[in-house]
Amino acid sequence: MIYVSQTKSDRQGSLVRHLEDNPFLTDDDLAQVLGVSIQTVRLDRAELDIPEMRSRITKMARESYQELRAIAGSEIVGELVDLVVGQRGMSMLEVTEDMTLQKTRVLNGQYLFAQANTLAVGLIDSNVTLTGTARVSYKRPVLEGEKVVARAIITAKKGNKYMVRVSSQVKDELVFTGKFLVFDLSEEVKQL
Amino acid sequence: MIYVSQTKSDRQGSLVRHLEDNPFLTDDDLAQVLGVSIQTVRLDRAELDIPEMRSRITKMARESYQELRAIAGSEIVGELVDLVVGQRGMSMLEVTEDMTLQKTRVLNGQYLFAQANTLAVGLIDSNVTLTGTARVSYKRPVLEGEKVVARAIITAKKGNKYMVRVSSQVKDELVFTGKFLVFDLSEEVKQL
DNA sequence: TCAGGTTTGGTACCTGGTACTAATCTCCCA
DNA sequence: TGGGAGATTAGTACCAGGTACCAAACCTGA
Repeated sequence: MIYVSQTKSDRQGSLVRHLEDNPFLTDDDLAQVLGVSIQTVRLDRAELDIPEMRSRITKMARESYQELRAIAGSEIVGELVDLVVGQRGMSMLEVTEDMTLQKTRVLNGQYLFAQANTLAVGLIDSNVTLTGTARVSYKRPVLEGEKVVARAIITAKKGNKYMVRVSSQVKDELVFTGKFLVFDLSEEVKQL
Repeated sequence: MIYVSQTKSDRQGSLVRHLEDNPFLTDDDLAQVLGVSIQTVRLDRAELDIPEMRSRITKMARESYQELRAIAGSEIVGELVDLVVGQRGMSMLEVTEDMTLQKTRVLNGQYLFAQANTLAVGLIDSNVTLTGTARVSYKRPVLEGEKVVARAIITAKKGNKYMVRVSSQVKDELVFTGKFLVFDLSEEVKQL
């Protein structure tokens, strides 16, 4: 045997790595980059319990279909359950696995910030609002499966500046508070 | 004709709505919910320029594959370009369209927060860190295409509490500053 | 040299389609 | 009353990217 070929486990390791940084590879693609036949790739996938490309992609799409809407791509984190524009609002966020830090199952703080920020901005009756400053405080870690209810009220208004207070709870426990200074930029931004 | 059937355009409208809230429907599924044959569904899709399910899903997956990594799903926002654990760090974030508010092309503030927060937490030499409080200030809106460089330094340490200062710039302009109080919870969380 | 794992080739079959042709249904209008 | 046009359905051939299975060929070490 010439040195061209690797051991089976080398190849399977390589296969996993290839799929990790590109889950869109078909068996045919993999067969070419690994220099083996399609059948071998299929056997390897079977041994490693790796599903076919379509399943991998469908799974990703299904997950992202919910989650992307939850934070990236969209501006909204949490589900609005009550909103009186210009006065108060309430939003609910259910903590799913993908929002947590992998090691600890603790909700990544960015989500609490984003939920509160979303709500604060949503309260303002304008189509262009930006956060100026924020003071936030994390009271206790939030765990997977918990439901975070954020409540916001406008506490002050000066010109186009609004002070919004947000407090987030899990059941009756306070987990997060924040003060947001939000600007209504409907006028300024028109000039951009 | 009996009233059971709708007009063609009614049906096509219905098809679009069904796909909007569930892009995973196959032609067969659609045929059943709409009460027509598969061929009709295919004709409708062709007229409406709607691609087949696999394309729709693959597109979603491809998009989310990048974006999910950018903020949700992962804990990391921005690309680390320099990091001395326990001292200072620097991270770069290039603003792409999906991070901006749709109406104004202005970067959603959550990303600046998340980038800074990520960096602040990454600075701590521990595998379980949580943000306690944060005071952030948005200095000017950041636009699509700009590159945000965040720099962080640890300014103080008391027991398991760290004060981290982050300032983010686009070129030489300050766009964001933040003070983060970060906790090292390697001990506490073990008990969960 | 030969048994055993590894690799490859080939076939039948599946889903979710494309692309195309042909038949049928339905309605309206002269 | 019959004809024509659009809408709908049926059916066929073909494709990608697989599953599931079987048989042959290939190494490789004892």
